[in-house]
Amino acid sequence: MGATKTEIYTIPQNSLALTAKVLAHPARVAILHYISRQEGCICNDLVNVIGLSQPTISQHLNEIKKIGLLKGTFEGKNLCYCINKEKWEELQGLFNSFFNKINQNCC
Amino acid sequence: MGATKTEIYTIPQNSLALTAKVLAHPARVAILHYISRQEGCICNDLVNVIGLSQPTISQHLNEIKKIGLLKGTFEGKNLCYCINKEKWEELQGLFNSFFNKINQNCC
DNA sequence: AGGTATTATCGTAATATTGCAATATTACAA
DNA sequence: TTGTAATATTGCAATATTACGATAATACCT
Repeated sequence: MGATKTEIYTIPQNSLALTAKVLAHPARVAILHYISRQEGCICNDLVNVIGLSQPTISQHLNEIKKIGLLKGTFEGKNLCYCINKEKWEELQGLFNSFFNKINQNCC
Repeated sequence: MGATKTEIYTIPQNSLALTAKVLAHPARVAILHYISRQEGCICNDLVNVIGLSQPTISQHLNEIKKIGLLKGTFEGKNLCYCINKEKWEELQGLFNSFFNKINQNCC
């Protein structure tokens, strides 16, 4: 009991859910929102921008990275992140195609 | 410790996260997927379609209802659900506008 | 090599989510 | 009103998530 029964769903259903899970925390929304508005990569100011501790930010970044939404690169001594635009657009498409299939012949 | 610090984020950030949270479980994706493909309202076949117990389905439906994504109406003795199309489109817009603001001048 | 700044990992406590059995509620039919 | 079918609620166990202090690792600089 207690654990999600992933085996009873289709691959696309699980995959949309996993993606949504990343957006299901306001810290990760805030992080993505912030990064996506920057002109270039962002380096180490996230902890100041969001109001969470450094380990917590690191954990959230890791969740976002796991689904391939970030490109990271070393620049000097700092790890710098920016959005992986291809993945970003792929996810947008995923959500869009989910929202697009709807019938409305009732109520 | 352990609880999301909602107070440090903006209203739109929290609201996108709350919406994403509903889509962050494959059962709810499957339920929405199924309902949205039906010709009319669906009545009481969800438990057979998805492989979960009746109380669990009921709980998931409740999560979906909470964000206004379902319209429910009594028809005979059965409670019937269908998608609230206005809300559905509103959420699609929410995700789209989130995905649309992105700069990409690096990497 | 030693110092500093930045990010990652570990360990752990608090909280949230998931799932179901048991039970209650609701609406209708006979 | 009694029975039946469908949905909701309660209570609880299992698991997952969130957050942070402490600590480790990494890369640079002097």
